[in-house]
Amino acid sequence: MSSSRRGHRERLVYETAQQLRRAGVTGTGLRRVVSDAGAPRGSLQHYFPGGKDQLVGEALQWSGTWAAARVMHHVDRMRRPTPSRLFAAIVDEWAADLDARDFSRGCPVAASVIDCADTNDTVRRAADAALETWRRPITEALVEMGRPRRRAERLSTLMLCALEGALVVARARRDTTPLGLVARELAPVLDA
Amino acid sequence: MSSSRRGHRERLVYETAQQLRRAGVTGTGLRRVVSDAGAPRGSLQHYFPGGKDQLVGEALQWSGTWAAARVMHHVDRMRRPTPSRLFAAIVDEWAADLDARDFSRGCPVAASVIDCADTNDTVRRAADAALETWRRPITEALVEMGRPRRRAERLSTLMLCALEGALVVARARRDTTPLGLVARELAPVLDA
DNA sequence: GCCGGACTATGACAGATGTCATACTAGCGG
DNA sequence: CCGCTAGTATGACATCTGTCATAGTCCGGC
Repeated sequence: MSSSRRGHRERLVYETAQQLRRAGVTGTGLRRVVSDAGAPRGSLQHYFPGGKDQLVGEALQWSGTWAAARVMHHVDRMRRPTPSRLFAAIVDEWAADLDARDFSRGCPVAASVIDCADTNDTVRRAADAALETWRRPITEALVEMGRPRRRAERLSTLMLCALEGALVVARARRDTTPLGLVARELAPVLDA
Repeated sequence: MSSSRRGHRERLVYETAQQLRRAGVTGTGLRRVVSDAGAPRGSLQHYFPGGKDQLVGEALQWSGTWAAARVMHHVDRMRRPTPSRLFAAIVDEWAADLDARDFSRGCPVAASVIDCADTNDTVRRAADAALETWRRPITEALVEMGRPRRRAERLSTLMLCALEGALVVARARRDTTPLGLVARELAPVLDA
């Protein structure tokens, strides 16, 4: 039936994204993805004839649009939006996720870049695209807040850099304070 | 002879660190490490009875002390040291490395954290330790420049977060500008 | 009723992984 | 010369990987 069809396909994409967050690309086994997704193994071959690359690519794309949606959600929720508040909202959500999942999951995009930047250009491109998908709504929000477009581009990049790095350091330490730290320290730069 | 002994052992550690930078922990195969290091396969078993975990652990430790040495080198070279100049020096060196190696290699510590934070606590701890080894000389330099210790701790963490994140973004884009960007944008915060 | 397409099931494949057991070589001290 | 130890060599092990071939099931349309 078409409901389980869509169910299985997107379950696989979602579960792949989660595995990427846990163990990176190389550490993500398709058999485990299938079993954790509760999907039949045959669905892999059926929905993703492009193999693992296609699956990982779609997982990254999904992650990018999901992150973008979260950004827009935060923007909508803020009564008096400022760049630093937007950044704080994004960072806080990640910190809560790290806490809730005991630092087991990071950013799927970062994981893919680190694993594949030199070994798999298809995946690298997908990660790059996901990053841009994520960054765009941030840039737009900053423009909305009165920053010149050129400046907004720089600031959104700065935010993502600081966030990605803080995620790595936080997971290494098993301590979310680096996330709060970058949010706090970047505030004056973002709001200047 | 004892020269080749030391030679083989540290060659293996070094080569492992390089592979970590390329492909992460899971993507680093011991057979390839051995062959790229030009070392006999039997040496693995001989020098690293603890297996892959030990090898990766020592590679991370080596990377940490190497990075720390680079920091101290930069500090020594600066006539009128400021936090932002130190950060710029560190960042520039990474940017040059990315360029020279065509974005093929990132930070071994970040790679290990992302691959193993949830799957291998031994490696995660080694990565955490390496990060601290790296951060310490930065903190000390900042103290030397007149920052209160508490503040220096925060700033050194901020630097590493921004750097690690910029490395990921730069490798995704195959473009080093994010590195220069974080250096430039963080300057006022660092020097305040 | 039955044909055709979408989906699933399962097993096999070649290759790579980390680890271990075993045997070998060299060199040094007795 | 013998024995000991550090280092090397090599092959085998079980396990896991992604991929593919094949056959099966289900269901709507003719």
